[in-house]
Amino acid sequence: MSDNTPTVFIVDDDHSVLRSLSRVVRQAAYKPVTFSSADHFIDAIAHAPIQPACLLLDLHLPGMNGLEVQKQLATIPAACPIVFISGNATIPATAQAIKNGAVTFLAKPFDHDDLLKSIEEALEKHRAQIRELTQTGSIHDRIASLTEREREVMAWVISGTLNKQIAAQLGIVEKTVKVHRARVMEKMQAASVADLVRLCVAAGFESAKA
Amino acid sequence: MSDNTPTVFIVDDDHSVLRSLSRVVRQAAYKPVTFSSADHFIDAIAHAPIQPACLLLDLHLPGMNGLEVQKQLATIPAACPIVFISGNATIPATAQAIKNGAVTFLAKPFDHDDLLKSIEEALEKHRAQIRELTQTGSIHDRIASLTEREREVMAWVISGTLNKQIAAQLGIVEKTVKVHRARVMEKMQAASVADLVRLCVAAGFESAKA
DNA sequence: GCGTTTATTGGACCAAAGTCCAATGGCATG
DNA sequence: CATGCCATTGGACTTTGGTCCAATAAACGC
Repeated sequence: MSDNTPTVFIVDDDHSVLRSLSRVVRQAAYKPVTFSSADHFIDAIAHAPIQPACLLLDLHLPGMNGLEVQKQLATIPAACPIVFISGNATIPATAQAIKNGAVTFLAKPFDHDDLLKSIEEALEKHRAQIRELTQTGSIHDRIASLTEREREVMAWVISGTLNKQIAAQLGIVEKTVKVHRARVMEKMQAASVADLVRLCVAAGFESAKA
Repeated sequence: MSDNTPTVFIVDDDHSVLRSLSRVVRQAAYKPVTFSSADHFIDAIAHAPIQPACLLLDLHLPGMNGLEVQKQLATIPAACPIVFISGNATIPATAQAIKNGAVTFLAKPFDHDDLLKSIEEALEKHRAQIRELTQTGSIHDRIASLTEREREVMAWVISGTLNKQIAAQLGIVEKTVKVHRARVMEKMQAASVADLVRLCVAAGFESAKA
């Protein structure tokens, strides 16, 4: 199905630009996929498989602005990094784009080397991003496998609260807390409370506190 | 000695710019401190007390470049955030400046409102930065107050190792581990192992593991 | 209705951790 | 040498956590 060749999405309203960028990208052994409008791109990647990729994006687009595309993309967890391209960009727009996480902002005309360097940087960033996602994703999966009650108990456990006190907080008996606690440790694959705390910190799971 | 009025450092080689920026800053109830060269500024802040501040920096300077000043500043832990100002900045320079952590990049001519908004943003960032420093600084202080042996024991404790096993690792008796452990909890001001783990994670203190 | 999941509790028991008490030897600094 | 800090250990005790056994009740889907 999908080989491991990184994909480089290219969005520009100028077809001649699409063609020339595609050629450069293809020569660098990447797989170019072009779109003449931002909407088409958004639609396409919404259902695409997660795979190392990056996006060459023109700041000036008919309809959706480049910065708006960036904002849209930011809502997708596995979204690929953006390399902005523009012929007549303003300083504020550049600053905003970088602030929002763009890898680079290339002003036309630019060197092929700069472009390829930016693409590689973006791809590397995306690879790390994907690793992160699938890694902590498994932690998230474990948390997701907990029942509501178990998550509740876990929140108290990682706050350092005693079983007896947790029981009082939840209005149940200490024995029940122990049962939940044991299930939490099992499902989270934590060998100790210390491990559990680290897992929760990594996953951004907040501890309870009255 | 020092009031709580935020300081706004201004570095520009054009004296008329320094004057006009100073006026604007002073009218906004900040305390402007001007420098006509980057070197003077670096020298000055090297020995300045930590206090909420920010830096209005011209990208084009004789001698040291604005980006170089930024790089220099980055080596100082409590360094203040930078608001870049330039009349004829390039896109790559802007991108680089923001990437390196600059708050904003203002292109001349700019609104006074934009300037003040940027200054306030930078000051708020610096205040948070200072809070962070003095906070985690105290955690480091606590770790520093531990004896070598206590640090060793702590590294094992936060790895979830049992007292008995820690004792075996260190070649001592379980009882001794308990004593060290109690001192660690006391000195670290941790009410529970969970707390201790979080403190160590925040301070970047690595856990032991055979 | 029946099976599954989930939450709840009971009892007994063991291991682990925390907390008092107190003591000894090494080592450095005044 | 005396003082203090540090690491070490012992004993006795309580509390807490973990682990077996087993049971009941509500909710949900097929």
